Amino acid sequence: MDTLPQPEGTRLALIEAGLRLFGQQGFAATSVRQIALAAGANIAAIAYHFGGKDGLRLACAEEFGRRMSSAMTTSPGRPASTAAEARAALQDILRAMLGFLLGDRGAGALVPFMLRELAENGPGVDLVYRSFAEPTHSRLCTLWALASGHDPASTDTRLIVFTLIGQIMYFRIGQPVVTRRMGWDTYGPDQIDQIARQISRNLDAMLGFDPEG
Amino acid sequence: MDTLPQPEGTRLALIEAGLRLFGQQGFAATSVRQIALAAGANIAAIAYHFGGKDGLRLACAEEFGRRMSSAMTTSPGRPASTAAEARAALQDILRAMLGFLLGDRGAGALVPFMLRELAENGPGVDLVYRSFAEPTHSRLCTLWALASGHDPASTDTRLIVFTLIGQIMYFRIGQPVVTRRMGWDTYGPDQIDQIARQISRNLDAMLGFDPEG
DNA sequence: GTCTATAAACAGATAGAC
DNA sequence: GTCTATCTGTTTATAGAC
Repeated sequence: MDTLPQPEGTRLALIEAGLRLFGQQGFAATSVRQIALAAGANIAAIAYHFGGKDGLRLACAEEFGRRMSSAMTTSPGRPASTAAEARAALQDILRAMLGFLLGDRGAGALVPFMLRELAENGPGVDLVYRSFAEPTHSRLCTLWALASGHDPASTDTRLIVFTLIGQIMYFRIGQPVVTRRMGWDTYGPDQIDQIARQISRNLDAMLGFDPEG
Repeated sequence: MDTLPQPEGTRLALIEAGLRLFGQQGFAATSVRQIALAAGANIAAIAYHFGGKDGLRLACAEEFGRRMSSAMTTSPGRPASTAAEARAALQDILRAMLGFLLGDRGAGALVPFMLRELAENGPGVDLVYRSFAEPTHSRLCTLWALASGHDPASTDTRLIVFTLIGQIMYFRIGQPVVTRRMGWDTYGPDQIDQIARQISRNLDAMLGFDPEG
């Protein structure tokens, strides 16, 4: 069976520009003219390749899903079979999520696009869920259950994992508030490290783990 | 000295409609025609009263700040002078924040408007910060310091408080993801209670407090 | 203060040449 | 597949009557 064709040439350039501009400005605030200009393509190319602005948005969401799925499967993640290993794996994943969401490189246009789709409840939410939110949450549930001794499928476990994820996500979504209140210009490596250490301490506390012991 | 005049009549109706529609659809996706129609006013009234669409947006942000400041000063908040009282006050405030962000009544159009301004990094961010984010964070820092015995002005305290706030905010921002993963239709009283209890347990764990002891 | 009418710019979509 | 030119509708803003 064939795999979905990878976008290339003009088509890819338009998707690239769409991911970036939709993410930066939002869907409604971005015109197809602006996208075509940024992509070095003609305005009519959008209708030709995607049927219109809505089609381009969907193609961007599909490209997001493709890249995210690939990033998820190639991410390291040491295997965990004991509670201590699961705790270490949790720390790793939460740290990686923080770097992915707050770091200036790597994520590129993907994170802003994802957050816009989520905030606007756009047609890309479904792909964001399936390619990123669900796999991440599911994986964290398994590890949390192993680390804490609880049921991975229970309501409590799923809620706890969302509180873990929320701690991280907020530093991205509330960025203008956080940086202003902390007196930071932006999130540099030092700031990300400080945040990561705090989230790590919170996880230990929630697991009833005493790092001093 | 005079206080700022309270909007009334057409002016207030336009602000009310703006708060609601900007919050629901975003700034760029909302036309002044739509707002005038929803307010039962004439299209030209927006230019007359606010100078244009941007002016209306700012007036909405000012109204947001006014209502939020008033809600903040009238909110209960038992006085705390011991660590145990501070812990109880923290639980109260976090619970109230959750109800404010997730509940269908009370907040009304304010929460969606605030989140849109934040997501779009609009001109209202400054007022959101001064009227809501800063006072809330500041108050929580004081209580956390009292409950934990740490310095209220330290970097760690401020970061910890943001992790508390983030746990709550995410359940609103990530609502489509959370409800889907939890198998919930929406956030009802039962769901909010479950979330509140989990956040309460997390706070206890972070404070090193054992509810069984 | 509120209205109608309209201006001027812009949006997305498309026809048709190449 | 890519281009120019244009169509059609909508946007915000404004002029001017009342």
